[in-house]
Amino acid sequence: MKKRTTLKQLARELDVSISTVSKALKNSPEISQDTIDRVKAFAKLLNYRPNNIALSLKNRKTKTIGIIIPDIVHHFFTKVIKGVEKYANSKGYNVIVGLSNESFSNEVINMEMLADGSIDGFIISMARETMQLQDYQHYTETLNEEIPLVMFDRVVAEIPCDKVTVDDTKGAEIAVDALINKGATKIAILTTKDYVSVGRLRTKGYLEALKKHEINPIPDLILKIDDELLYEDDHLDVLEKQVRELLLIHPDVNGIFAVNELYAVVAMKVAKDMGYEIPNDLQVIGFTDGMLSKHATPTLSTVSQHGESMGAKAAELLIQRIDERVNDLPKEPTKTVVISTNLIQRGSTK
Amino acid sequence: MKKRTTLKQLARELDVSISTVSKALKNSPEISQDTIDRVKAFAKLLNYRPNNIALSLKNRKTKTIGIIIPDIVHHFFTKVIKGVEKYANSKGYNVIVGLSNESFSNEVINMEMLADGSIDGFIISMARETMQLQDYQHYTETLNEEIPLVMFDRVVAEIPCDKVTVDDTKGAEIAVDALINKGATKIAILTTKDYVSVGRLRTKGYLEALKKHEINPIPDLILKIDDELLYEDDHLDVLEKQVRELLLIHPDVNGIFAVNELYAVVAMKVAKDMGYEIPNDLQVIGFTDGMLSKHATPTLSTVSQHGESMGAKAAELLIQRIDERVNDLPKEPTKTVVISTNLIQRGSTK
DNA sequence: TAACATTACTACAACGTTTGCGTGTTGATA
DNA sequence: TATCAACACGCAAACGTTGTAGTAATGTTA
Repeated sequence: MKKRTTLKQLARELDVSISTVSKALKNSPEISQDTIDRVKAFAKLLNYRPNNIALSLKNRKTKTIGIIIPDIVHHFFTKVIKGVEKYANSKGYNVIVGLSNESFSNEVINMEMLADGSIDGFIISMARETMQLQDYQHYTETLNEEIPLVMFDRVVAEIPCDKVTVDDTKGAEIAVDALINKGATKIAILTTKDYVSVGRLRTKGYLEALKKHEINPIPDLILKIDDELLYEDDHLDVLEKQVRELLLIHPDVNGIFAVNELYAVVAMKVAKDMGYEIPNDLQVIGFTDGMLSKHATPTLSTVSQHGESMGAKAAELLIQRIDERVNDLPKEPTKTVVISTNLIQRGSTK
Repeated sequence: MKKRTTLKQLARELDVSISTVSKALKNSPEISQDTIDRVKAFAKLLNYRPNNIALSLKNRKTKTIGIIIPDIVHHFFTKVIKGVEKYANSKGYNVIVGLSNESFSNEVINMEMLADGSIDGFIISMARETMQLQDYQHYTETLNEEIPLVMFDRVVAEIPCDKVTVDDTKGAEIAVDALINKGATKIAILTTKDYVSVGRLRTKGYLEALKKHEINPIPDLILKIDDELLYEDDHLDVLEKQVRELLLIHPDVNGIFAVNELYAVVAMKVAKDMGYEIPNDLQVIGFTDGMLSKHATPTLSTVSQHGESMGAKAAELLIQRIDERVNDLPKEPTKTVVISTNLIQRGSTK
């Protein structure tokens, strides 16, 4: 195996010491201009580039951050990664991606794999299974080892670290509020089981909006979908069936709020099949502004989550923590940044 | 900054040498069972974990592979990453992601950033700008430094490395063939400018299918779209306008083949607006099987690209090369693996 | 001309591992 | 009792850097 050019090689060939080469390349005043020029010229010739691993070892920092997400085939997470990458790169950091695939054990394995010194800190959104199990030991261990950690989107209060979320409750409330203001009187919600924090919070927002307008919630209209493997192939049939049943029993539903765009799109499809005209008979609003929303027919009004901003913010918080740790600064208390959502009005509402 | 447990610490506290600790943890027969037990117990107590960076330095391999893609907010690339991750993880590798954002300079910077010893090899799909500029110097440099490199999807012949592609020509041919067999007689293609290899090749397949059925290609029906920033927000207006014009001039078009799903979905939207009924008046087939295809109305028939398989294959090839390099095995000639496509029939065709 | 400052370097340790080889202590053998 | 394995462990080098401290060879000063 051919080895890359090292200081040692340069030193040998130039007949000076390794330190001289190192210093020359850094324009140290200790070294004569003459030698500096020689060294630099020769280094360029062999196109020397410092070995980052050696630097990482020496400096005890890798300039790399790890992001662990439940699923990468998912517009929102993808946006977040983009935001993280952008900010991180601008600060000279690389990003290493781990996929938990919504599985607890994968999450643990991934974290352990990276916590071996490969990264300076984590950005994580919790796997669904972990939320169900409520086993956060790997998080607390990471924190114990003083590896900085920032959670986003799917966060839990039990873990004392920086967090970036959207105001799920508020976002949902605004959406439902909009539906009501646009004339919807009987509004259903398509949400997830309660252990998924975002589902729970958005449901809360839905209820609050109803309350504000003095509408009594109807249990039938609250569909809590078990979204196991939802994004995997076609487990959507269940969802379709449930929406169809809902509309059969309550044909006068004229508004639907869905906690993600997939649910919303599926609901629109079912409704259209059943003869509803959107947005005239039925108005729909989703959550998360992805590809589907933009290109559905009709285009879907949706609560934008600003994934890229979330990613950038998470990276910013993390890098702050890393600096804090490396420079032994006093520890700031952990903070939670709430990214505000906004409603994007499109064809599925009046 | 609190430092992690190291062999040195264990050694000091146990009053043995560092080597003894290291060997004990590895169950070396050189060490007495007694000592092994003591060391292991104590190591667990302090939850010692070997420092991966030190190992990387020593072994001159990082067990990390870098993947550089033009855009992560893109279903296909996302699938590829997933495939890479899966395979890589199963072999004990981590994956570090770089985003070129379709820009030449970003691609160069990202490659240089990672080629500093941070990774053992690259998996890359070329940025659009790089294809335009046809400047592949950073690739050849990487290859010169003997850093293994596997390209996928957007590949160019000039770079001598392993490649993974789909048979774009064949896939397109099959799609157009299917359209014809289903009764389409006047088929338009929505493709990209020729410098994008996949666009060029798919156009070729389109022409071949026409030829096979002795249909004369009509230049008007070949729409080469300049897809600069297409996936960024709404540069789709241009596309919409062009499709509309096409259908106005040639209202008897009854088949459309699009080289990606976005083009296909937009085309369907325009056609529906203009009163076409899909698939009765007009049949549509796209390329790449993503979210949009599955949830469009009607659902979109499409040529599946098997992104995950491509990713896995690319990772496999790369890791083979890495092994080859590390173990100084004789160099196999570079190979190009072609992943076969298949047509997924859905609602947009009869 | 002895003392000292300056210049231009080199040596060495350290970051955390692994591993081949050397070595002191046992107990057994001749 | 001298010889020699076997055992259990320590030493040191190496991976590629950086930075501190040390050191020759000059030139300057009193």
